[in-house]
Amino acid sequence: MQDLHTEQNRQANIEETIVSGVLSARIRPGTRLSENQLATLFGVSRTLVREAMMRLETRGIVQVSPRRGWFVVEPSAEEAMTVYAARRVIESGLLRSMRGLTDDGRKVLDAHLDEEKAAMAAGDRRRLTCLMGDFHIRIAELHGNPILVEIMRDLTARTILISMLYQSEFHAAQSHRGHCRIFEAMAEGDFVRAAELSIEHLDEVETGLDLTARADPLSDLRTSLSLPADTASKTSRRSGARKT
Amino acid sequence: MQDLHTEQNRQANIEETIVSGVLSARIRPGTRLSENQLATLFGVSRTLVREAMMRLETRGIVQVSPRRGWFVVEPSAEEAMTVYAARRVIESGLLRSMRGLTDDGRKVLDAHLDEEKAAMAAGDRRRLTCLMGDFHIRIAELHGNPILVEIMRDLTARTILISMLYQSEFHAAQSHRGHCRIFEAMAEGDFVRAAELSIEHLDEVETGLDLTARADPLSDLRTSLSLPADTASKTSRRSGARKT
DNA sequence: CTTTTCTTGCTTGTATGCAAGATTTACATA
DNA sequence: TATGTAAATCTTGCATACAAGCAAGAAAAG
Repeated sequence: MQDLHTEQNRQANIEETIVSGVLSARIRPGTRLSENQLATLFGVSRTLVREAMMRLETRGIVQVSPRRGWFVVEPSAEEAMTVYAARRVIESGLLRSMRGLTDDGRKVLDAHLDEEKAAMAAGDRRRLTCLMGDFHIRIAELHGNPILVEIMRDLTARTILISMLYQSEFHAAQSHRGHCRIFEAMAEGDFVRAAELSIEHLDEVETGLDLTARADPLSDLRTSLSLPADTASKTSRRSGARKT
Repeated sequence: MQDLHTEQNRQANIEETIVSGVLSARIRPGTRLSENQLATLFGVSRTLVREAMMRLETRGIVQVSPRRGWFVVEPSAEEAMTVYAARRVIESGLLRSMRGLTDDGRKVLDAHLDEEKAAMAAGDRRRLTCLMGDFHIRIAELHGNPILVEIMRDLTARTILISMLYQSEFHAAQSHRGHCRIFEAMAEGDFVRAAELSIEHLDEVETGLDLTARADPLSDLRTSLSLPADTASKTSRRSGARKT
């Protein structure tokens, strides 16, 4: 079955493999994605890998550094804030435009929240990261608009990369409560409130990030040496990330 | 200056040339985009053209029909409704999240509305189509979130293709009034109202489309002959194009 | 005259080859 | 030991070659 899919559309396969790797928090930001390695890994030529990379680049998930290589994006602090702002806009708009919750939808979300709880109990951080993102994709799916689902999936992928970069400690319980509250409002049919809650929730998560520290990985050293902030040190910003 | 840009990044050049061709309503939906023709036109090999096409495909602007060719997308009636729904969600969310309008922003929108008026007076339909889309991109730009600007641009491109397919008569005056109302609300700082107005506006525009007629290009003939609607005639839809 | 089959040209799909920049390694030298 | 430099080895960028599918028209069969 998977062979079929592999045979049918190999470049889409590469693309989705990488995306799901990011969505499941198994691929770290800054990971080098060598065209040759991927080519041999998937049993194709560099051409198909390259095409997949092109697509992923327009989706904001990978980036090419000319003649140096492809890397999973490492969103800057500024980009991180942009992603969260976009999510607030889209998710609140999404919830606000919803008119009702089907029984099926109710079940889906309920099951999802149970999974979150289970992952929390198990202390499975990676799985939690994944689930926390999935919740929002589920909502987009309930809304039923495939364009918005796609957008939300890509934004969620970036969000996960952001959390891997900037999330010092994981306030999973807080996030989970946020999701529960949103769900309750939805279940009551109060989508205006759900929208407001989603904004609050995203604000909380964003505030929980350490957006000043990791924005400049030298800041620790810099502050220890009490040097001024150096705006021209962009070149060294990648040192620690690659060579998987 | 353009030579410089051409030399620097030729594939992005191809990509943006096509997008701006769509945004300015100079490229019709269903237009064939031959890799060879584009390659000679831009003086590059098929490789770069292909990479540009890959990017445009993930942006929802072109589509490949296997072994047949690349085409500018022809959104179905269903896809058209999806695009408008997505726009309602995003634009209303966008406006609702705005906190104020700078003097600069006020000027930009004011100038834009003047342009709309001028184009209406001149009866320049193509320019109007272009401006009507641009208005919404301007708002996203005012919001300042580059991610949302990108999303809005791609959705606007699709919207223009939709209007070329389904807009029998152009209610330009109505759209213009809608834009004016949104602007007034924004100028008054009433972004909640602006958001509501944007939803109304998009609803109006969508309602103005002929989403049933052109969904089946044979319907004219069919109704003239008073034949029943044929659900199995999907194959003959758009003689020259795809097979998805 | 209609239908079928075949052929030819055009399209994309994929792999490969080569050039050129970037990085690292090795090494000579102070 | 530290340092500067050159060579070797990576990387992507882009063009090209060839395979294979689709479509339309010609030729042949009915």
